[in-house]
Amino acid sequence: MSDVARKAGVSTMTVSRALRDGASIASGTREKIMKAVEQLGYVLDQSAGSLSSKRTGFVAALVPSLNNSNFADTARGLTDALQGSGLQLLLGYTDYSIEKEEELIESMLRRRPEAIVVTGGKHTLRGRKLLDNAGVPVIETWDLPPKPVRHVVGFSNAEAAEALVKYLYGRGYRKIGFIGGTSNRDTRGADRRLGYERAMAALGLKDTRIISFGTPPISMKQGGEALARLVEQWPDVEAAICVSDLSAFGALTECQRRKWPVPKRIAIAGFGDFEISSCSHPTITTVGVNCYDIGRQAGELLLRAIEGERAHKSVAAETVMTDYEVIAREST
Amino acid sequence: MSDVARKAGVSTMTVSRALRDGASIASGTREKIMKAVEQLGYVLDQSAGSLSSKRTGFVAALVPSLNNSNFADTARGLTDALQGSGLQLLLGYTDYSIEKEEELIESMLRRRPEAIVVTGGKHTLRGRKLLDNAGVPVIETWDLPPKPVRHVVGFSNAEAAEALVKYLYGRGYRKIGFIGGTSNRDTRGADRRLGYERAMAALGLKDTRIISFGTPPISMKQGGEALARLVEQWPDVEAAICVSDLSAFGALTECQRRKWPVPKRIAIAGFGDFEISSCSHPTITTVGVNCYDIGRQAGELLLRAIEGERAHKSVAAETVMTDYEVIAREST
DNA sequence: AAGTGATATGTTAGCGATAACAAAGGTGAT
DNA sequence: ATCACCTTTGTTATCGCTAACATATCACTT
Repeated sequence: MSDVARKAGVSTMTVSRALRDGASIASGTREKIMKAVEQLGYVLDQSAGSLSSKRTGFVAALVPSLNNSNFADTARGLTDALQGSGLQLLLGYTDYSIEKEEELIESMLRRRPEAIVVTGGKHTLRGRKLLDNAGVPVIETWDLPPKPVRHVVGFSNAEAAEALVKYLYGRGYRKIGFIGGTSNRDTRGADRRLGYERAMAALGLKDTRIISFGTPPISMKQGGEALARLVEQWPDVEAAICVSDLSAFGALTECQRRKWPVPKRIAIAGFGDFEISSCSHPTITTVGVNCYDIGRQAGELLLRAIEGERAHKSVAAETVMTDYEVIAREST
Repeated sequence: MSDVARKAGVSTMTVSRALRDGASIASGTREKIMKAVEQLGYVLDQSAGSLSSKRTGFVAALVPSLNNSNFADTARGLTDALQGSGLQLLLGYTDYSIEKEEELIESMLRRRPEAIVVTGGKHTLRGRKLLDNAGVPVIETWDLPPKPVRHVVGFSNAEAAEALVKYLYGRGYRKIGFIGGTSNRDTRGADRRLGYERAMAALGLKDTRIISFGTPPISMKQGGEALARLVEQWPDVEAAICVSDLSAFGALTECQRRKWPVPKRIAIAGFGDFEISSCSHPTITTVGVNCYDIGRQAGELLLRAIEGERAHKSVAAETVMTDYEVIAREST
């Protein structure tokens, strides 16, 4: 920066002002400086800047997976909300593991984000502690944790799954099965299974039919294999709820391979309203979740919280509930 | 850090040493320090550390889209290669726009990454200049640019598309169409179209049948609509090559809606070997690209380059060609 | 002409860590 | 007992920037 200052014949402070906006600077001086910057190929060193200004200009967001349009939509909502705020989004992916999440929380915190957004409300003990002491706004998303760290933007996965069961019940299905992964690693998936069980009980359907197969998040292929097991174990099953649309699609194609008409032989429903569900043939019944909105709302909440902290106001913990809805399609 | 030092009864330098590895420190002292760190909930400030040590400990990677399993695989390959090196991957997504890429290059460079990985070889003028002067290793991936910035890990999208055309020719198809997006925004998509045209010419098939529809990357739904246009404009078309598997799947379901047997009435091929192509019914012929390997190789190359620069050795520009292969399936 | 206020620029002192060197303490050989 | 050498810890001086305050300049008022 002092090279630029020398070249432009000003002090480094003036260069610093010229390179950020909002500072009062003569337009001639700014031009001189910009020319020098251009010629020298100078790029501001933000780590030094943040050290001095105590503002790093970024927000950390941890999502389970990159390759999932649901979380990608949430990330997009976040990005859009942050647009124009001068904050950048830094993504980390946890691969559905809370241990990996803990690592990421720590490495993000080391870089001093101005806020941190995590997916879900279940963390390792140390991860939870890190979040509690983060000293910046924390937002948990995609869930309604019983004891949130602070802010929440999400919905109840269990309730959403219940709604789906009730919809199937309304369509006359009684022998309803559930297909999901083998562990509780995907906590939202586990909540959906819980919702399935609760709804079945509430409707007086005693016989649950649950297939746990594959490490979450389960793939299309695994969805197909899980369906095969489901009908093998309970040949009378009338409908299958899958933990996500991807596995639902796999289940659907397994039926097609067997030349079983869907929904006549067996109905299939998914979760998440991925594009594939509205595009497949037949189209797949699913639960639409307002993924983009989760990100958007989290972003706006986070801006309010940062603003509040900067003004040394106390910011009340907020919980924003987002919508979901059963989207009835051809597969049921 | 001085709070921790005071609590542990040592100097800040000793704390600094205890929190990084490789430094010689008495085990008793380390324990005392760790206890103090724990009690105070202290987290190292990396921006201060990097300012001092001139090592930021991260690598920037820019990919077009989060929600694309191909790039997600590349990101995974990169992450795996970086495992244990002490470097973290910071992802940015360009949304298939080189203008957005330019912005991201600059904001990444401000944070002083130790290397930068970009997707594709086409950049804005200023983006290119920023990369040329980055002062850290630059790797372009997923492409073989005619004038690379420095290192390259990729394959020729045009050649891969040519191979697919030749495969279809071998299967007896002559009236082969191509479905892609409307602009050259997705440069890899544009290269694939170019390859299609070249192969058609080389095989003496004068009549190309190209449908450009939708903003890249085109979706499943758009793939379906594009197929409708293709068969409307050229009812005699025998096979459709789609710019990606997603649009190929959309095209396939459009056929299913019309009750057209695939490949009997029309053959369909995609690009990228997404999971859906091996799972759909019928399965879809595609070009398998070694996505994970691109990331992995880029990561390894980047570690070599960083190592070289640190030792002040000159590092020769490397080009690593990755594999691709036509995967014949039921849809052709 | 002196005073007032707005605008533009410079000066100084850190931000929180680490590099580089210095010093203290302990070990074993002679 | 002395010396050389290794391990462990401390001291000092930055890293590159910006906050906060100080100063200079100019236009305009009274």
